[in-house]
Amino acid sequence: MLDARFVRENVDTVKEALEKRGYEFPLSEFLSINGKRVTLIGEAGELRNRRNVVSEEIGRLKRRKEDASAQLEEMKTVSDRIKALDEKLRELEEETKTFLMTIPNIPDESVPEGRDETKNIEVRRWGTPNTFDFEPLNHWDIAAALDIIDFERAAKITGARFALMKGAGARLERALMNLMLDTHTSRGYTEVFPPIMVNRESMTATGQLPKFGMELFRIADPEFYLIPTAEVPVTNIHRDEILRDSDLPIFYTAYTPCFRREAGSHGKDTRGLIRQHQFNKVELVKFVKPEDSYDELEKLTADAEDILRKLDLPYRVVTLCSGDLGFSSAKTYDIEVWLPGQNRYREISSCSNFGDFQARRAGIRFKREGRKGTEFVHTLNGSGLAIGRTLVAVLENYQQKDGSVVIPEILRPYMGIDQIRLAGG
RNA sequence: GGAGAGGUGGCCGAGUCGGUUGAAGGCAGCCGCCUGCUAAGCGGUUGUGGGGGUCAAACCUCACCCAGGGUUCGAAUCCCUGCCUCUCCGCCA
Repeated sequence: MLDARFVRENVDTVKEALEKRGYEFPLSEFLSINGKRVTLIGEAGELRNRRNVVSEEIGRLKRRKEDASAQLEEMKTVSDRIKALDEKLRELEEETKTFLMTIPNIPDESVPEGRDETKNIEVRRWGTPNTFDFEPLNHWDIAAALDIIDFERAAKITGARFALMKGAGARLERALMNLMLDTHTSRGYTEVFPPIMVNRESMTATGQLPKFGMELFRIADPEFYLIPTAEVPVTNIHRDEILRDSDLPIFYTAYTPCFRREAGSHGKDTRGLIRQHQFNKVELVKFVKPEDSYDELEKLTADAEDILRKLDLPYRVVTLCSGDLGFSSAKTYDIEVWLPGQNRYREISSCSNFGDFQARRAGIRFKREGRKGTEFVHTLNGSGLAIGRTLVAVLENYQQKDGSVVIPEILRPYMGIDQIRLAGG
C-alpha cells in the first residue's frame, strides 16, 4: 500500500511511476475522496473536543448537584452530529483504503521500462548448458521411465496438476529441501516452519488480497486460505509489531508447501511438474532498514543463485521490467534455470524488494535508537528455490543416454546413492 | 465438542456504584544531581496513530485499555458478537 499523504503530496510522481507499469491511476477521484476525508476528520475532531469539554463540565455540575440541563440539551445535538459525521467518515475511510489497497507499488528507478517480459533485461549468466550426444528428454518422460513420479494416480487421488512422488523421486524432493535449508541456515537465515493456512488479514498484508483472491484456495469455514507462498506467513510473523533497530536485519528461511489455483493458465505447462496446484518451495524472507534494502536484494538473489551453483545447474538472472513486475514489488530479479528438455531457461526463483509497501499494509515498523517516532521496515523475499522445478532441472540436466540420472555431487550425502537407474539397469 | 477463567502501556499489575484515567503503583529505560569506583539514593522524564501547526521543533487537538458493534451527555469501566489465551472434562493423534 502506498502512503495516502505521499500520494496526495506527490500526485504527478505517483501517476508517472505507475504509468510505467501500465497502470492507469484514477488520480482525481482519489484526491477528491481523500480531500473530503481530511476535511471531515477535522470537523469531527472539533466536535469531539466540544463533547469532551462539556461532558466534563456536566460531571462537575452533577457532583455538586447543580443544574446541567442546558449542557445536556446541547450535547444531544452534538452527539447526533458526531454520529452522522462518523458514518460518512467510515465510508470515505473505506473508499480510500480500497483505493490504496488496489494500487500497485511504485517501481524503483533502476527498473527498466517496458510493457511485458520481452523487455526484461538479462543481467548475468552462469554455467554452460550441456551438449548431449542424444536427444534430451522431458522430465516427465525421464520420470516415467524411472518410475519416480506418478501423475495418473495423483489425478485419481485429487485431480489435474498434482503429482505423486515415489521412491528416489520422493527422496530427491526431500534431499533438495534439506540442501536448501542447510545452505541458507549456514548463511544466517533462521529456519521457521509456519502455518500453511492463514487468515484474511495475513493475505491482505502481503498483497494477495483483496485483488488476487482468484489465485487462492480458500477454506470456507472458518475463512482460511492455503498459502501460495511462504512469503505470506513468514512476512506476517512481524505484522503489527514495532521492532528495535538493533533487531534488524532479520532473515528467515522456510520450507512450505504452496497452493495455487492457476486460474487463467489453462493449457499452460499441462504436462509435468512445472505448474502444479501444490508444490514445495524454500523461501527466503528479509526485514531490513530502508537504506539497506537494495544491497540486501543483491545478497538475497546471490543466496538463491548459490543453490544452483552448488547443484552445478546453468542459469541466468533477469531484471523484470516495469510492466512485468508483481503487484507489491518495487524491483524483482528472476532466476531462470536451463532446462534441456524444453531447450530454454525457465523461472525457478523470483527475488523482490517490496520497499515499505508490504510493511505499511502489515504495520511492520521499527524504532531507531535515540530518535523519535517509527519508520516502516523494508521487506524482501525470494524463492531459494522452488523445489519441484529444481527437481525438474536436475532430472533434465543430469540425464544419461541409458535413461538413468546422475545425482549431483552435493546431493549424494542426502540421497545415499549417486545415480537413479532404470528398474532393469 | 462440554464447563469455567481471562485479555489494560516495554514488562508486572491497580482500576471503586460509568464522570481531572493515556490510565495508580512497581520494574525496566532515559536525563540530571549525588558518590573515590560500583551499588544505593534524590529530582525529572519515557507509547502509537491521525488532523492542524512550524524551516524544523515547541505546541494545539482527536483516537487508541484484544477486535467490532450497542447503551449513555459521558465507557477501560455496563450490554452483545467475534478472535485469542489458560484450566478442567470428553474425543482424537
